Amino acid sequence: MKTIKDIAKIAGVSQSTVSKALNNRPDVSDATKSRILDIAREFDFTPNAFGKGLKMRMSENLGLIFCRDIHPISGNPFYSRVLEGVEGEVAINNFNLILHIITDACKDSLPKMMRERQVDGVILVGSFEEQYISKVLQKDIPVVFIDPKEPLENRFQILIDNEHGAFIATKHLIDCGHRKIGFVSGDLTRMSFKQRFDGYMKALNLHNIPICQEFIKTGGLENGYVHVKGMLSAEKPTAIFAANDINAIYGYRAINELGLKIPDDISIVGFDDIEMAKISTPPLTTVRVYKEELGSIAVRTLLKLINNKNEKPITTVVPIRLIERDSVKYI
Amino acid sequence: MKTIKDIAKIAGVSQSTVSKALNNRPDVSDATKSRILDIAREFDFTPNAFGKGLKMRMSENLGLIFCRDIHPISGNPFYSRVLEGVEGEVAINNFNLILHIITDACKDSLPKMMRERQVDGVILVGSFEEQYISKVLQKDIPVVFIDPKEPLENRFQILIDNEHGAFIATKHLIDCGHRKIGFVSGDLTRMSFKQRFDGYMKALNLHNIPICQEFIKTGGLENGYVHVKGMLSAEKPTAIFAANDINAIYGYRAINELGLKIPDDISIVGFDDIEMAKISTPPLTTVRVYKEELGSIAVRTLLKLINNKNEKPITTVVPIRLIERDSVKYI
DNA sequence: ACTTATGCCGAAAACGATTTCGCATTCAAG
DNA sequence: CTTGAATGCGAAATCGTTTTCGGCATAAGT
Repeated sequence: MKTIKDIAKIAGVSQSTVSKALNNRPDVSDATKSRILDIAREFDFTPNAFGKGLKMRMSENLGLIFCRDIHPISGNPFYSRVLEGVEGEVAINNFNLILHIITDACKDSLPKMMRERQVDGVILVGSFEEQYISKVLQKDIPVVFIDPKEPLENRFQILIDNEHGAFIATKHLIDCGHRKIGFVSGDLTRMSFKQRFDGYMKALNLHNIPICQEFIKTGGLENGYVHVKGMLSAEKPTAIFAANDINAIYGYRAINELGLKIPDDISIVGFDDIEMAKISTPPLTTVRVYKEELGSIAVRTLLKLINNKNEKPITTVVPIRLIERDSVKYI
Repeated sequence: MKTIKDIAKIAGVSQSTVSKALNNRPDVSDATKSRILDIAREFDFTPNAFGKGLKMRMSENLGLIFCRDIHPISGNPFYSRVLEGVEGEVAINNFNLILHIITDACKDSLPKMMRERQVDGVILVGSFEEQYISKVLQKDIPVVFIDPKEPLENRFQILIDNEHGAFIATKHLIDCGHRKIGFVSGDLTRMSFKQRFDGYMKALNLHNIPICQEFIKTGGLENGYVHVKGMLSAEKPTAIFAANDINAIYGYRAINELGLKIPDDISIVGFDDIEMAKISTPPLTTVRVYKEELGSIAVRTLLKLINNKNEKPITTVVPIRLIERDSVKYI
């Protein structure tokens, strides 16, 4: 591997001049600059990242940390799209992406990249424990949150327009003539679920539809199967709004097992628009979340923060959209 | 941030001694060693990665590169599990994982981490073009391949026991009384598909079941829907072996649309055992691939190669297992 | 008592980049 | 013709480690 010194020798200049040429500094003549650049290209020279990092105190690495669910990526197709969004934006900005997944084994120590400060900033996606977050913040490395468990004060965060999404999903069911509409979700302590619940309630209230407690099943994370089974055991709703697609698809299973047909007997709307929603039978009507946007916006926000440490915290809410497929019947 | 010099000053020794203590070198007395370690712990000192990397020419970073499918992670739940396997093993060994996804935009330049040699080795997963692979190999950085497009000569690679898996899947259908068994897969130029096809043929031949060309539909990547529709238009098989779960689940859709029922009218077996297989209705009988193993074995292999550059290339084949669920009927 | 071994430690070089500052040289203006 | 500024370049310091090598004790062997 060639170093800057080698290039200097070949070009017949000092290493300072080479450095200046490569970094497009003003005090190099155009003639020598282009000569140096040619030589650098010819020998496929790229500056050593350690030397540069040591001097510049910049790693050009960004960290991405996923929370401690069982299989945060594979088990949650939502997150994998966010990951792709992050990766794409990171690559465009010529940074490296260091990925870490928190597991039980490592939940009380920070990842290597943070301990050794090998990243210029990190993105945290999902539901972290309070305690872990404060440990991350202690390190004094720029942080951006994506879809956190609870709303954060005074932090950079990217949120989903959950309430409005839930509102239009529920409203869509109402517009299709449904009045008995169930709600299925994971635990409401999670901000995302709570906000989606709020949107559901809002739509019902706006249309003067009475709330029926038997039609509201929440808790756990992916208990859609038992929730829907439970809900359909007594007086049945004609439609269900599931607060995410995974729960909706578990609901499919319950509905099928009860010998009911979607959408003829029961309409169902999901939230997130994961790949599976399109593939399932029937294809699921759902609220699309622009997951890659979540990721790419987070990266852009983080880079801005890195370049100007006293940027004021901003909360970005990314919009959603209803995707109509075949799981809702007009009655 | 404290440096090794600060620690030296506090401990009243030279920086060389601190370095030796931290790295457990012999020529430092136990007394001073433990004193230094105490101080280091107290001030939460971790050596600067750049300084260390510059001197040691070791990054403690491993690269993971995914191929150029549209959504290699989110669109392919198979890969996301491999990713988790890789991440886990990398973390255990106290390395960082740098993730990169090849897109059309960047398909003819190496990722930053390779250009700037910020990784000690890389893992390539999936179907890369010949040309790209040779560019990677040029860099002279240790490489391990997971499930490559074509068999590789003289390389470190982790493979799936495709042929045997396909064999037992097909044999399972035969054992359940099926004789008219279709085969659906993506393009056979892909080693994985070809080997699964071979296993299918082998099982049929072994049981003296004649091959029917109308029952063999291959091509594309995820054309399960059209393949199955096509296959079921004329004389119908009683069972289908799909060379991966995604195609099987697309097949579900086709079968449903034709008003047929699984498994009563048509049995179906998949391959891979992605999350969706369990959730779909009915749950899919499939061949489980130990995806996390693929990843963790790749990491261990790569680390061994890094520590001993003239290790002889090895090919590891990870075993598979038939997971019986509800998509196959005994006739 | 004199040499030889041994154990422990520190000074200094090296890794590869960037940046500051000073020294020439050139050029324009007085 | 002299002076001032502007331009182009290089020597050297710096970032934080690791490692080599030599020195100085103290211990062991004759």
